[in-house]
Amino acid sequence: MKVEKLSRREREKLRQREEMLAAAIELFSEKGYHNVSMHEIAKKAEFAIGTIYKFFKNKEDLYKSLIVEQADMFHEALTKAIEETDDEIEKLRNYVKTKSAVFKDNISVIRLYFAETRGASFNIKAGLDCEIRERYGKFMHTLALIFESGIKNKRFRKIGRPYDLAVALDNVCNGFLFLWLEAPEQNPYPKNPDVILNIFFKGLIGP
Amino acid sequence: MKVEKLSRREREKLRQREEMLAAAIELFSEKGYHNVSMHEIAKKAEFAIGTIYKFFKNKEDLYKSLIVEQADMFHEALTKAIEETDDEIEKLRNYVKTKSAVFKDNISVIRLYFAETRGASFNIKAGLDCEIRERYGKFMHTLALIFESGIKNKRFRKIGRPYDLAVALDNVCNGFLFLWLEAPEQNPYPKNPDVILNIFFKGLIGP
Amino acid sequence: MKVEKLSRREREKLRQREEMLAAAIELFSEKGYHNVSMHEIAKKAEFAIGTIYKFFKNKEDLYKSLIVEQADMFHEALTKAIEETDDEIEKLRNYVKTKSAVFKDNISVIRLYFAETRGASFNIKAGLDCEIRERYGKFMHTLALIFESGIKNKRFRKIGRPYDLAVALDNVCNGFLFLWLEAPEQNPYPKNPDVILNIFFKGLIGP
Amino acid sequence: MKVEKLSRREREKLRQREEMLAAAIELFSEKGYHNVSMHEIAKKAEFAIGTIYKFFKNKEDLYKSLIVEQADMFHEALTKAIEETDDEIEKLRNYVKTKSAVFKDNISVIRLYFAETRGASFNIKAGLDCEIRERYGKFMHTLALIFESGIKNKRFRKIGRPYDLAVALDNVCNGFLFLWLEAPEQNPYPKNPDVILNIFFKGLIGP
DNA sequence: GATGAATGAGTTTTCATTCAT
DNA sequence: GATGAATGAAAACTCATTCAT
Repeated sequence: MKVEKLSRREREKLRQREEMLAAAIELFSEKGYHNVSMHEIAKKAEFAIGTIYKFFKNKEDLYKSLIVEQADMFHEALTKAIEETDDEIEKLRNYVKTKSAVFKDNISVIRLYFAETRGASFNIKAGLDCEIRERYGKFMHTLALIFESGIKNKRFRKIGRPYDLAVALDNVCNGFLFLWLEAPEQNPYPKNPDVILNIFFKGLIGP
Repeated sequence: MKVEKLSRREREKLRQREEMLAAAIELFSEKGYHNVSMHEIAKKAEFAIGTIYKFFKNKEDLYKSLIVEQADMFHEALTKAIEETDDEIEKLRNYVKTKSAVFKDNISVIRLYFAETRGASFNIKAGLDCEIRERYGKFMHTLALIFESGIKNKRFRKIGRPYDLAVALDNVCNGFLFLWLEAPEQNPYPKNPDVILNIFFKGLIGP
Repeated sequence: MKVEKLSRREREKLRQREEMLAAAIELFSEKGYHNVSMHEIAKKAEFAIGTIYKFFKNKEDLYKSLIVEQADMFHEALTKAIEETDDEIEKLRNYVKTKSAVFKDNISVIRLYFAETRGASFNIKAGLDCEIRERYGKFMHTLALIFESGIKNKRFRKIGRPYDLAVALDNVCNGFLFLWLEAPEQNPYPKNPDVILNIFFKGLIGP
Repeated sequence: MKVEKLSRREREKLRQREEMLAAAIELFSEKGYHNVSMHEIAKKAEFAIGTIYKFFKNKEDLYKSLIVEQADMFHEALTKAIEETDDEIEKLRNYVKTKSAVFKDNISVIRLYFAETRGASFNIKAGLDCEIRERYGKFMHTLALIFESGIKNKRFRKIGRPYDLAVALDNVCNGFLFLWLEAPEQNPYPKNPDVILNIFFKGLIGP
């Protein structure tokens, strides 16, 4: 990213935009896209309704911006985590750690994100589902590269296609994280990423 | 289930109810809860709008009934599959096989189901999310029992808490099935359940 | 027009439609298309807003229906008046008489009609201006036929193209009628059509 | 009009005002009063929205100024044309000629003008309709004076009240001009004013 | 018991106008 | 004196739900 000097005006604009999105995230994740009115968002963000429409073309655009920007943020954080080391196992550890942290800190957006990826999209018209799934696919590919290189290095046994392994790991992570999310008291937050990784690393059956 | 003798009247009623739900499933999964009107459902099901309201208290109730009944149907099918044999490995194989079949045949409801379990629920007010997650939890427990007994039998190594293993398996399954769902041409439908199970059975690393 | 037997239902529907249009005419002609809200119309017509939308697709549609139906009504009345006799001069007398009567009884719609024919159309998008001008053109043709036949019969001198004469007569009529409309006390309602026709019949200059 | 020496400041102001009105005319006549926003006008005129409001109290005021000034311009041109000669017939010829030219060069404003005179006014609240009709009435009086003097001179036969004749002539003119305006290819632009005047001058029937 | 016409609360969105900079 | 960001009132339209027939 280019480091750009923003004018005071522009910085102010950006801050306002953030505030609007923050209010929207909270409301959408709490009540779902269709149960939140633009007036509600405006009120929560403490702006006039017209001001919201200066920043976002319409409700769909606001929602789409929100999801896409957040998804990019997540993937960026995860990509960075992976790149921090060259060791494949350590990469996976970092990935699980960072993913856990992101989930923990962004529970509300995560729900929206899953509604779009897995559930029936709120904004089919906006083509949001396609866009978000495409980004997901791209990230899965970078994750798959770790398995590929690990297999080449003989650090991993080849128990499946690298892309499949990436998908499997990602889903197991999600599963555990949701478990913790929904019942934090019964399912302790997985501080040690190996709790999750072990299921992959050691085979269930022998030796 | 008790086998009850239903009068012709009652059987007729039940059939009508099914027709309504069938129309609703198609519409909801295609357009999402909030983009389908009760009139649309009534028209598709070929009933008067008032008749729909004789069967369901309101739109939320209709949706909730739909989701819950379908979820029960799925869990029933899976439970039956598990009970078909005593061998733990075979049980897991049956589970994966049946789950794949259910996904394949019910893509549309599955999407709605995931929107409710994972995403931001369409019907938070109705408490649908709670109810459906509870049922999911119950089923995870019966799945966990397989791992528990397998570990006791020494057929499985104890690489995690049984419940965690159940969750992990379920999520890996979902991951693969969505993969296939979204890009059937690139990701062949996993006919052999071992493609999925191997990731569990053989550990990634050694021996 | 076919004489059709309408069911009680259908008659009731038609009556409601009339009531809605009547309320709309009054409001539109008093305040102009854009200064009347659908709620206002609904209230004046004593229907719920939703009911209005059952009868008319949208505001434009309501307005268009209104104008077109009224224009047809006018032209029908005028055509009938013309056809009542074979004598060309008498035909023109009937025309002027009927036109006066129609103006007198429908001042409000007439205003709307002229806004669409002459002024900047309220509903350009709806293509209303085109449609209404086309109908006007058609009627001018039937009016022109009177002059044509009169000229052939040697009852009229050929002082211009028949179509031009029709347009001229129509406009002189409008001029006089508006005069009366706007200041009834100064400009007596032209009971005798010859007041208007004389301007045509006797040339200004000579013989 | 008093000839006043305007300061550079004042002249500059006047020029800006003209630019704003010019932009507004184009937009209003193309889309109609209610389909043009103040922002649009500001943009087209290349001024800030606030600057527009320094010149005009509000949208209505801008529109009213526009229409009234244009109407004055028209009437001034016509009055001047009438005054160019003393001969009554020549006066009428000049009137028709000038009116044709004005129509041809100002089609867009003419439409707005007619919407206000004849149709349902865009700005009833502003009392625009009254004001404009009053000016129209005044001009009709000066036109009537020609007929009056012509009748006194025995150049014209008295086939009606002078005011009525003025109205009739004006309306026949309008009729022909609109004819040409709407279908220029079928109705040639009346270069020779006598095409229009003959309808008045020679009586239809007789002599 | 079934029907579907009627209802009106609630939603998105626009745009004239103001006023701090 | 000019600017244009911010405002919020008001409009068109939808749709879950009711209830008289």
